[in-house]
Amino acid sequence: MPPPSLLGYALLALLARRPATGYELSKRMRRPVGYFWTARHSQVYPELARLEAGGLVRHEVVDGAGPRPTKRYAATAAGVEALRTWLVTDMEPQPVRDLETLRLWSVWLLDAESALTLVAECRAVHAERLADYERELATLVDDPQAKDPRHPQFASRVTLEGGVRSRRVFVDWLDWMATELQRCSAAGAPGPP
Amino acid sequence: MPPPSLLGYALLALLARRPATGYELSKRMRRPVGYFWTARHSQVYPELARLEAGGLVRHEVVDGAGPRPTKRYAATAAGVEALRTWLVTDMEPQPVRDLETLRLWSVWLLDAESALTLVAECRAVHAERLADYERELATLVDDPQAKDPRHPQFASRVTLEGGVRSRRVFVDWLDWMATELQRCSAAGAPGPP
DNA sequence: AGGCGCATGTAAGCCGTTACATGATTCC
DNA sequence: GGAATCATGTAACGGCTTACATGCGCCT
Repeated sequence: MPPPSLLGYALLALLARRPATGYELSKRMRRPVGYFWTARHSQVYPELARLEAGGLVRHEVVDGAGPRPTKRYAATAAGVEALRTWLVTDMEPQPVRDLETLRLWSVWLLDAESALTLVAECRAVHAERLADYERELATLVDDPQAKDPRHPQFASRVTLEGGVRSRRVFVDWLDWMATELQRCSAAGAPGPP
Repeated sequence: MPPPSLLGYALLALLARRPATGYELSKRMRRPVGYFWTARHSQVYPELARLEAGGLVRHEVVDGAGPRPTKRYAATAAGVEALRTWLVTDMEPQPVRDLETLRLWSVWLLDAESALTLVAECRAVHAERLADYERELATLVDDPQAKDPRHPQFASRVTLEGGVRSRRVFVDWLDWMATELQRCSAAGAPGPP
């Protein structure tokens, strides 16, 4: 029996907090887990079956709405333990894939106007996410459970705080880039002839 | 002929700056492009063939060291234009995959000591990257070309600046998390009985 | 003599996305 | 009546990683 995939650990992380159906897990993989990890339902259902085969989750049939029986999954003690073990094993840094930066790395190919448009578009993407995170974080700051390091809400709060901080920096950075583009354009060549 | 994949645009971005062999492109996909996009050589060679079939790059044989002929690739005018067009088409936000945050989201499962170890490990990863970026950025700040928005070095400088800023925030965030863990532990339950 | 860097490619397999498929209930 | 939500699954395909394969020149 091979160890769970990264997706498997993501699902265990959700189920360690509370039991859920595959459908609910798929929804939470969009939000709030989607803030740092994503998966579609077509990935979730087979992975749940694999986790169950490994004894890390277990299901009971609860029969709700739908053509097939509805299954409510829960993490087993072995599942929570596997997750705990994974948390403390050291891992090498993951490859980064940042499409916005990839585009901005070629900003030198664009005229002043298009460049500013590209920067503004990237800013809008990050600003929207920032607003999401801030709204979500606001629901947690008053929660006394979010102050207990052994309560899931604590982890939710601190990871959200990280999301807010990093998105804020991206927005600031893109604002800085816009002024830098204008400052350097003014100093150098006066645009296309 | 389908439009290039994201990898195709990454390679075009490299070749728009200067011609290179597949091997050199693979190296640059580790560093400095690897700061925001990655690819192995086994992905690079077939993609170059596809780009060439689409008329976006072209190669000449230069014969260096190796069992097969060495090919030096360059972007064609059509290739640069395809890249330019892609830069200004709007795209939906990409899914995020952040393994460190995924792990930290389950930090509530750990005892105080293991939690601090996990946070410290994540901090070390980001701190190492930050040092890389800062070293690279230092080589650019004195370059007068990096002040010209139409010069590739300008784009290198501003994207690196973004990398430095975001990594710095991650390190600060993880330091904050460590103090938060200790502050909240002290206020609440006094650890395992 | 062995290992590393240069240099290019192919093959197997995993992971993830998109699309297909089914069917109940609730809201407009 | 039609769309959206609930709910679960399969199939085809593409992207990416890992491993296999080859072979020269340089350094120790």
